[in-house]
Amino acid sequence: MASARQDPLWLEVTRRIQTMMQEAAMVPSDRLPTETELVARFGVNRHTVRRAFKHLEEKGKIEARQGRGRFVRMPAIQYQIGARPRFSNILADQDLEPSAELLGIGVETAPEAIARALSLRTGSKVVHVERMGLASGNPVSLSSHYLPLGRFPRFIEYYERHHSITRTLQDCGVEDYVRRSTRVTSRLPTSRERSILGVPKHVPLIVTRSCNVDPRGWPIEYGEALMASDRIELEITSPLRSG
Amino acid sequence: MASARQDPLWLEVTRRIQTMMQEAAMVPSDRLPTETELVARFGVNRHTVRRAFKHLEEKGKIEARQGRGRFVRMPAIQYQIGARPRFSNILADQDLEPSAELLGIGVETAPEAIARALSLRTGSKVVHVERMGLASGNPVSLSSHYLPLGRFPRFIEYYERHHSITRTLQDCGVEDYVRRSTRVTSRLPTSRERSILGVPKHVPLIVTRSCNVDPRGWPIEYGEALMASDRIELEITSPLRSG
DNA sequence: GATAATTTGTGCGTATGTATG
DNA sequence: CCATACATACGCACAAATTAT
Repeated sequence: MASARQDPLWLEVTRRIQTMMQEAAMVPSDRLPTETELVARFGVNRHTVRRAFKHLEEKGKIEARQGRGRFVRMPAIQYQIGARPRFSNILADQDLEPSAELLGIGVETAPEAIARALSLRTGSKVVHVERMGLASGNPVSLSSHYLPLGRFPRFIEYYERHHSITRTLQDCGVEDYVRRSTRVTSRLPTSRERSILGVPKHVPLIVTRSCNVDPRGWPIEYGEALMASDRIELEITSPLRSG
Repeated sequence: MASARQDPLWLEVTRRIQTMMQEAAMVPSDRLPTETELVARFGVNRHTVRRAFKHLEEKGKIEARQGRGRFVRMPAIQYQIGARPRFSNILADQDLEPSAELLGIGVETAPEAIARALSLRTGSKVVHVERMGLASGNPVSLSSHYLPLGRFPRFIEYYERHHSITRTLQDCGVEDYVRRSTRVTSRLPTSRERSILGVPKHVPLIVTRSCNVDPRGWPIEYGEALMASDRIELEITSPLRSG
């Protein structure tokens, strides 16, 4: 679980700054606290704070302007839509500590749309996992995952051991899986979603629906993720290819 | 009967059904009019209506259930985020008639964020094109495009001839360009955006910001597009590649 | 529970226009 | 010019699923 070696202090400060940005719900162009203020708040040397800021600047998250201060450039989190959907890795790349809280797990009859996405017959049973994704302790996403019970009859049992979909699938014999297609839409949150994600009424959710397939191209997971649009944005980088 | 021999009648009916779905602002799970109703409304044979429906079903837009009716499966339009951002082609693939209305064109000093995205010095001049995108006559997107004036000094002059960014760029010597990165977020519309796009107050806009580069990798256009989330959804298909 | 009305699914028949050789 | 093949368009009848009465 915890790494044997301690993380450097400046990285810890980086995380605390990001957590602060999330908790204050800061949006692009908002002004960040000054160096000296954070020195006092975190009880570290000015160089340590500067190193943390520099790191955030290089990642494109903030922007420094001499004499004026530092300003938010991007939402706290960029969710990279790549071939491999790994919540933990995406957040770890941004020096955020990923975690997930299980909200519910059980077997259901697949709704028609989900049966179709997974190439199942109508009425087939699926495992439904609902989770809350957190970045450094702050809720950022609410996701539902559906997997064919027929193919993974012991999924729930294994999941309780790992608390990770990727590792549970490995136990079920799926070494790798990739995102096949993702559809993105948006809507306002329900009251339940607002209380779980802690978002104001007028902040829309970004909704992604994606289908993941195993190396042979078989659909093994259908997922729907809700993300607060004031804290997270999607990022799609096209692979370069000649036409 | 007046029937354009250009396109078969059933395709014309397909377009009219889609236009109807847009104008009625239909969302997934809404029920469509019956065959017999559309036979009366469009004045065509039942087989012709059925063929149009079948076509929409094969494209995944609607779903038929015997004895119950046909139901909307997806928002009227899927905007495919691929390597080449070509509004016209994306809509034409869905049997929608693309068009664009110019809202404004002129030279501005680039805002800092845009100068950075285009790798320009602060204070550089850019051409700003604002357009409304239409699908079969219905507004679906509102987009702002920024291009470096230094590289395309005669852009405005050429644009007035073509009314197409792709063709104008070709006249400027750019034969091809690809999308490098796209960021997706969401927010509620301003009153101006609502009046242009004709969306209700509570329907969020999907906001995409993308940077397009020429074949040598130079940024040539930065674009921001707003889309009504009840009419359009983004679709991202990952290119298959082995790991 | 039984029946009728509605709606989609399927099959067959007829006629016309267009491209091909 | 003709024969053939194919797509388009319309008309009619009945089967199957669902819903309302």
